[in-house]
Amino acid sequence: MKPRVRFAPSPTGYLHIGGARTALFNWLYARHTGGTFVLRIEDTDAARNTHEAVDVILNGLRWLGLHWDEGPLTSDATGPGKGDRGPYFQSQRKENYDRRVEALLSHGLAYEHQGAIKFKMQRAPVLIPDLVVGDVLRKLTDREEVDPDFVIVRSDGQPVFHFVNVVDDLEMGITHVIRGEDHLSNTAKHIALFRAFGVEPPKYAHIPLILNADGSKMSKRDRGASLTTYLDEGFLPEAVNNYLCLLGWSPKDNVEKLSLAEVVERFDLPQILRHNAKFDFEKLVWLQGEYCRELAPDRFYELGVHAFAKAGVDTNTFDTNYVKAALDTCRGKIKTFAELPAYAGFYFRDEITYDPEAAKKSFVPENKPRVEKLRAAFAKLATFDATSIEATLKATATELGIKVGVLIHPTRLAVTGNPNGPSLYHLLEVMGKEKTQARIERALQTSFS
RNA sequence: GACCCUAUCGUCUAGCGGUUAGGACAUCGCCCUUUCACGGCGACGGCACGGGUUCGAUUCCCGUUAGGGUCGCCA
Repeated sequence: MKPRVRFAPSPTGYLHIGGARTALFNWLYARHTGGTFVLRIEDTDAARNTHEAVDVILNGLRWLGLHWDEGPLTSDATGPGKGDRGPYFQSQRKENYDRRVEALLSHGLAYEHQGAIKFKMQRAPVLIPDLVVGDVLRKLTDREEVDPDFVIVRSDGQPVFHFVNVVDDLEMGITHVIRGEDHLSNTAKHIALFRAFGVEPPKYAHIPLILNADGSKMSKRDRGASLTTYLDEGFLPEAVNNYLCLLGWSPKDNVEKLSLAEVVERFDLPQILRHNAKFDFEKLVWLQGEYCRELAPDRFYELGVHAFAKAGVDTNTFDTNYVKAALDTCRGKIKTFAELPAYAGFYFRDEITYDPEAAKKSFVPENKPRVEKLRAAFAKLATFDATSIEATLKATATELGIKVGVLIHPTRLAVTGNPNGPSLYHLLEVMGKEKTQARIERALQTSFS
């Protein structure tokens, strides 16, 4: 029988990066085994259950490319879904829960208590066989020694998480529960519930948690906790996926960068690590840079335009070929698209401000005649392309008996305002002779001291 | 308070009784270079502690410490 796994988030308004990894590991296992990946929305908390909150989950998974075989197609709980084990929203499954509660009640396995319904939990320790952690013998805590029974239906009629989670896993035919280790202790309750329904529980695989760099629990407001952050900061889903795979799982052969397809081939449950991992933003940025550098020109262009738009720069007012050429000089230079507006904003803005420190170094009196000479040499150029610009600049430096850098730094600063950036020869070609000369002229007039 | 999980460079990890403890990110040098980035070379840096078991422990067992998780009419 092919495995059936599920990702069962509750719509809280954001998708936690740890949740994203849980989804990823479930997806990887399904793809590795040829099984089925189910998405189920645990929206029993009506107060938080909004379309927007569900869309955050749906869009997050879609962005990562973790497509589900069964589950909702839209954020509408009563809307369409795919798969024949639905509904895939818990808010639509009340009859199932009612029926299961009745069954427990009629068998004397649950009882009413102060308006709520409690499950008769076994008093003996529960053995939890876990594919990642191994066999865990869960004993009762001191509180549970007093009363091991737990509420499965609140006095307002709402069934609680432990109960609905088990009922759904049972009825949806889930064979492997892959989830965060924060659920390990409670698995005893789930196993007891499955047995009460007369079935064997699924296999469990509790994966380690992702912690902050300082080792504390990663919660909503912590940097990088929300998947949306990566979308907003111009990360690539392939980089995020790759990095997430490396947290708690290892390809074991000193390979760091690998595609999801490669991971699908190698991934399996027993090799998942047992200890928590701290989130290393720097390493993610490194991977991001690796993927960013390899980006095809048209995708780089598309994402670049988007990044500028987000920064309030409308590149549509410029000629498409100009924008494409401009962005092309940035390929291989930046790591995240969030850097782009600062890195290459000079292409799309007339007023440029000079980096003060660089200006102090480059816009000095002895450089003025040198830059003037360069501008005069540029003036004679019939073709203003990278090759002739380079040749002219080098020839001028030779005539002046100086290193090329002495001309390059003030010129770059005059044209871009920045001490660093894309290849100078190429960016000047993109800017064009007219703008280049105007900017050099302006710097000469106003800024050399 | 009780119960559960975990412990290799700062971080992610390889290791599964005998290794000069390997790789990657980060950091620091040098090289390349029009800046930055890339790339190349090198350096720094680790088996939490204490007992066992064993001819021999990073590796197996116990304890301590530390970190994380759970014990809800939250999910």
